[in-house]
Amino acid sequence: MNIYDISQRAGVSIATVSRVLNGSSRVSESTRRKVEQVMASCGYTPNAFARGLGLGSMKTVGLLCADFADPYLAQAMAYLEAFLRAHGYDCLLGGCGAAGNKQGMIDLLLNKHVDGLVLVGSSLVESDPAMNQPILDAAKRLPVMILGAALDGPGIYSVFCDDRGATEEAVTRLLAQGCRRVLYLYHSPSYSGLKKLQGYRDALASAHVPEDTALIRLMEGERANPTAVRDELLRLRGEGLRFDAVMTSDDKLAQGALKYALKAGLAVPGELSIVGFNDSTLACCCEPELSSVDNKLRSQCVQCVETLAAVLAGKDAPKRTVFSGELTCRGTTV
Amino acid sequence: MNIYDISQRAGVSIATVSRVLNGSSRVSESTRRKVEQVMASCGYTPNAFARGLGLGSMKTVGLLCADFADPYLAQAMAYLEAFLRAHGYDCLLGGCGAAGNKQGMIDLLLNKHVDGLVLVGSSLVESDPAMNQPILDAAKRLPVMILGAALDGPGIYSVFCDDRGATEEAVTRLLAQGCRRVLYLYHSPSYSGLKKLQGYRDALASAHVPEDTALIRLMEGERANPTAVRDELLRLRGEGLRFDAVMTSDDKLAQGALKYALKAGLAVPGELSIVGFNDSTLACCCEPELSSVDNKLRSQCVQCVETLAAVLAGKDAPKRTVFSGELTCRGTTV
DNA sequence: GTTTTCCAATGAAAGCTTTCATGGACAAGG
DNA sequence: CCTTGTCCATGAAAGCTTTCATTGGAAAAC
Repeated sequence: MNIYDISQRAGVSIATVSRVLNGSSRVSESTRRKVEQVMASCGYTPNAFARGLGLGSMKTVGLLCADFADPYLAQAMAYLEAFLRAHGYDCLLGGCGAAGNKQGMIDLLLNKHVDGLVLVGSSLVESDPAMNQPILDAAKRLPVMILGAALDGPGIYSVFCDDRGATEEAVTRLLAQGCRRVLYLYHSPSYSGLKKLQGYRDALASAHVPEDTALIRLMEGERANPTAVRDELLRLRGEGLRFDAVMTSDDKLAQGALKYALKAGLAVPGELSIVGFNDSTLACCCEPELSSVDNKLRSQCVQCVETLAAVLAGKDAPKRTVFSGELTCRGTTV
Repeated sequence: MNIYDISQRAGVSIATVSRVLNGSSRVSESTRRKVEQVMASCGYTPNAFARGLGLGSMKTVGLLCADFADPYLAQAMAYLEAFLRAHGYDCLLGGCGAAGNKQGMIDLLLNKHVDGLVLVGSSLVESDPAMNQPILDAAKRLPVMILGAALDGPGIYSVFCDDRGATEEAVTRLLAQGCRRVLYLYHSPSYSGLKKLQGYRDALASAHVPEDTALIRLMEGERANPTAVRDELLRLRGEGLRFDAVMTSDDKLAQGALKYALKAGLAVPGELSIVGFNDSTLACCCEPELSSVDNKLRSQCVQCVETLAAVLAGKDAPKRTVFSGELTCRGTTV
């Protein structure tokens, strides 16, 4: 059952059927109705491959996610999928193994002839510029959106949160409420990971609180899991490290800090204040609920899809869109 | 740069180039090498659409997920994507709005001519058989895998956990350790939701503990969120309902129960035992960590992909594969 | 009544690969 | 030296849609 069959049964040419299919204008109302009727009665669906061949596009966008199992990134994927679908695009999944084979994933998506690429998760953008070459190469062939980090180059569009500013604001808040020794936990030395760290430092500097490098801890990979974080903090405490607040780059780390407090019998926020980042669904899973920096994920996703759709439609679009994070205070800060 | 260009430069016919591309046998080693060399030097990539048109397949599988934002299902998606890729298949995303427009999603995927469909999440299979018609229709055209629930029909293959048995085992355990009033919280009256409920009842019956319908609570949609669960339990307690254990159909509900215990100042597991389901990453986010039923998600996903690959290769495959759940005891049970 | 204009419909080519049926060359066997 | 068989390579068709350039016809203008 192809377009020839339909054209025959409807008594028109295949070109006319095609125009009905594509909603093109030059078709009389009566012809259109007749063709549509025949298509419906035959249960005809146009062949997607032939269509792709003719149009050079199957209206599909490739999604690369740093880590699917991360609830925050999964939420981002859900938003993106929904918004892209609303714009008529389907989503092809690129792998999760960001570090391992980013190049391979991008190649795969390129070979599938997707119309555009969305990179989800700041850790897909390395702080070392040379490592980002695969992205730059991909952007030569199709538009690339970066969600959650910034990268400049032709064909690359970034949508992200002012991580530095948001972290500075949150830490300033902790200092203002009397905390003096703020432990900083971060899970990735990526582009945005370093931005956040900068925000932490800026806040200390503004408040004239001396920086103690012992209070800055990178908890990467497995070590970012709540239980691992809890145990690490218990260990640090055993070694005599003192701190009255914990600022984190991710809610998972904050959960670990909360586990530590519960285990150690510390009152939260009385003896220990904790601030998470991303304001993901995790934040409300704890008791007390996490204060966390809301980085406007939904708005970022909306903007990301809008920008991509604009670019694909040949319109102008902003190369960078920045959102401001905002601290949502719940039960782990005063 | 198409197959003609390559054939010319390599001094062979396009058919030969195609056979090199597809790893077909009838090509002499020297010719193969020459063609590959030319392809590499030209940076040639075959057109995916034309290929799909010729082969009638683009080696793509459609993934439909009940709820992307659920960490457990997101983990399943991550596994599936990785395993499918290892088998040479790409993944096309179907929407998350399971209840709303399952039919639409399936249609969309069918129109994209995917090779198979994987339905992720038990709530995609309704307990009312009539509601599953869209799935049965889809299965007439391509193989459909159901992950996490069972559905019978031509072209449908199910991989799932014995939810009833696992729940029965967990509740029996709670009863054995002395609990007498076990609150049962479930989040979906779907196929597997009801199976689990049956397991709860069977355990009570076996132990000759009378059933109290006030102890069986459906917490659907928004009401399944941890905070909502906590508040609901506080309310029930205020109304005088007593219970010494909480069995749940999902870790999120168990987290809510734990929040309730922490808020109400109840000792866990001393005064209240709690058991989650799925043994997702959430289980270890709490303090104490959740005891939870491990339903072997990874194995399920492996099997799911194996079965689908077998079916697509024209081989025989089991219509149903059942895994046994297993209670992982952590900090919320004795 | 004739010419112009415009719109709807058409034919044919383009887009790129896969694969079947066919052809040719070469080696081995008679 | 001829025949047979094998193996590799080739030409051409099939797969289905989109779209450009063109034609046909009807309505409007003169």
